[in-house]
Amino acid sequence: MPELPEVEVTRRRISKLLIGRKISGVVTTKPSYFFLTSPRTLKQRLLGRTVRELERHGKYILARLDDDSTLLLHLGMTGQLFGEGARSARLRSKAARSAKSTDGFSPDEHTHLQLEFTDGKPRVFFRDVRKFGKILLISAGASDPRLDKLGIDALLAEGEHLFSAARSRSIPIKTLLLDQAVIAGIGNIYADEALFLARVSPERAAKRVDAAACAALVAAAQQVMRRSIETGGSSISDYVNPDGADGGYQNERRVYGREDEPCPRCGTPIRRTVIAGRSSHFCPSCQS
DNA sequence: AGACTAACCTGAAAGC
DNA sequence: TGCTTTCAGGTTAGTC
Repeated sequence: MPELPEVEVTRRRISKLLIGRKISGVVTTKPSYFFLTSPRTLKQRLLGRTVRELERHGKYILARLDDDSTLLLHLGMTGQLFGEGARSARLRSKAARSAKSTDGFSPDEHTHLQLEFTDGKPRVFFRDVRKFGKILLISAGASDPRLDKLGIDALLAEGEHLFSAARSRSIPIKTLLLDQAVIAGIGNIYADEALFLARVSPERAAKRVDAAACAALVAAAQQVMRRSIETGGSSISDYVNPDGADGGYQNERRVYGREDEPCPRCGTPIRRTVIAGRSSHFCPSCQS
């Protein structure tokens, strides 16, 4: 469920557990569409490698390796990247929970990647129940269309990036906010929150959003995402920080998931509708 | 080109 | 209680 803030929090926390350590073992689940690079190839090419740097573009994490290849990770909807020793009820495997175990996490059938290191623990785990996440190893000098088509990272964006894409487009402005080729990193929660703060209806046609409103939207998105990073990311259903602590931003949501609750600004009940196949929440009174 | 829909998966929660 | 339906923070391939 990670959007940009959750991915950034993950990147920061996992950096310390990854950078500079030499990989001595790779354990995976069986091949599936989760693995854009096959488990067999991953094992071959990750063994002996060291992560030099961890970067992020939009919702992708990019691990730069010492042979100039890049391990691309996407958390999808339920992906969790964390180090051995993380403690969280949500992280515990079914087996551990049913045994009323108070121990930390142990790898289960959803733990698709386990990295072991020459210096011993902690191992690093990539777990993803729904398998919407992705792992891809990009060779040195190679490119990947997934990355190539990404727009500017949401934290670096300016109103103009949105406005130039919005011109003459009749699609709802929310659809454009979610388009990773325009601005990368905004997901369903923060799109709704940004639209609320900027007082723009998610249903308004993009071409009816002027330059000032586009600037307000981008600024609002950055405001809520920065705040979310500070508080450790949202954790509405099962997002878990790599160190096991749950994020706190879900308590600051103004409209997302608050259908029928009073608008924090004017008291009108928040309405829920579906835009581009995603549930959308907004105040019908103060957003237009 | 633009814009919907369906699909990829699993599990929690709500509905009956 | 237990079975069925709905919903979920994402992305992409296919179709009109």
